[in-house]
Amino acid sequence: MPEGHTIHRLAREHKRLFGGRIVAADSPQGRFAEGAALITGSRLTATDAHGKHLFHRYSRGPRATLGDPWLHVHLGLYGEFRTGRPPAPAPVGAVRLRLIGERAWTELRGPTACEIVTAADKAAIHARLGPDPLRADADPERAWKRISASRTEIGRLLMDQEVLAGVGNVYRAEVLFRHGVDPHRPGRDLGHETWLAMWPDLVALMTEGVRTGRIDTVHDLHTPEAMNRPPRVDDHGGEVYVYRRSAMPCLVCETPVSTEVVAGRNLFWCSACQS
DNA sequence: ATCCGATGTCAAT
DNA sequence: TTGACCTCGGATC
Repeated sequence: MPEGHTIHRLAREHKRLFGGRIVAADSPQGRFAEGAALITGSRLTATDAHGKHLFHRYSRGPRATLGDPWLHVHLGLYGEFRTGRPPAPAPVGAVRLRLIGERAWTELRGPTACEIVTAADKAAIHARLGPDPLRADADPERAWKRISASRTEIGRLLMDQEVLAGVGNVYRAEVLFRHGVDPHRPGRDLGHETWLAMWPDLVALMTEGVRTGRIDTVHDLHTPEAMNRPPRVDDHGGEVYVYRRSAMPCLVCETPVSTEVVAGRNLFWCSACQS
């Protein structure tokens, strides 16, 4: 599930369902028992997301204070929240954290990080993350400074959360395809014009992802191959050009889609469309 | 029943 | 660059 859009969607959903209310928390699996005990009986007074990091602020008193603890969650590769309306079912499987409010419950399993941090810890996390296309405070030029100074291939740079926060393996492949960029091109050769087109494209794609909960990058494609093919929806739920389509015909030119591990993940691209 | 991969990251080598 | 870690579900035997 988790690229940046998933996390921002969760921040929004958790605020809507639990915000301003007192919650009960526990850790059926046991690995977050202390944190859950700290949260229980307090009020969710803020949610925040930066890249793939999710935060909840919990306050005890009538108003929030600087000393309030923050819950920090990183879903990693397969962490997941499952959410529903009361009554909460008996937990099944390894539920790290369960939150129960008046209007909703949610269960967290499989996260890479689920911890209580201070406001200073949270600030340190923000400080090491690059600009997030989904945050209003994002400065795309900060990312451009890193990209344009680097000999590293753009397919790696886009996955580096210190360069750009929130892009993962699907958005990486898709945004490079949409801008005709070979993933192996060094950052310094990307071109400012290209970056100035890629950034707003990421903003638009990821904003749509927050709204829909999926990644769709193919919107209006009218090639014969595209018109004739049955609608193809990847397991992740969205419609894409190249992600996980290795050896299948490119939707634009029908060249078989290439694949290679870059930055430890399977990268997909069209060697004809992307140069 | 078992293997393997998955929208991720970190530490160790 | 590799392995470890977190957990589940789908493919394979």
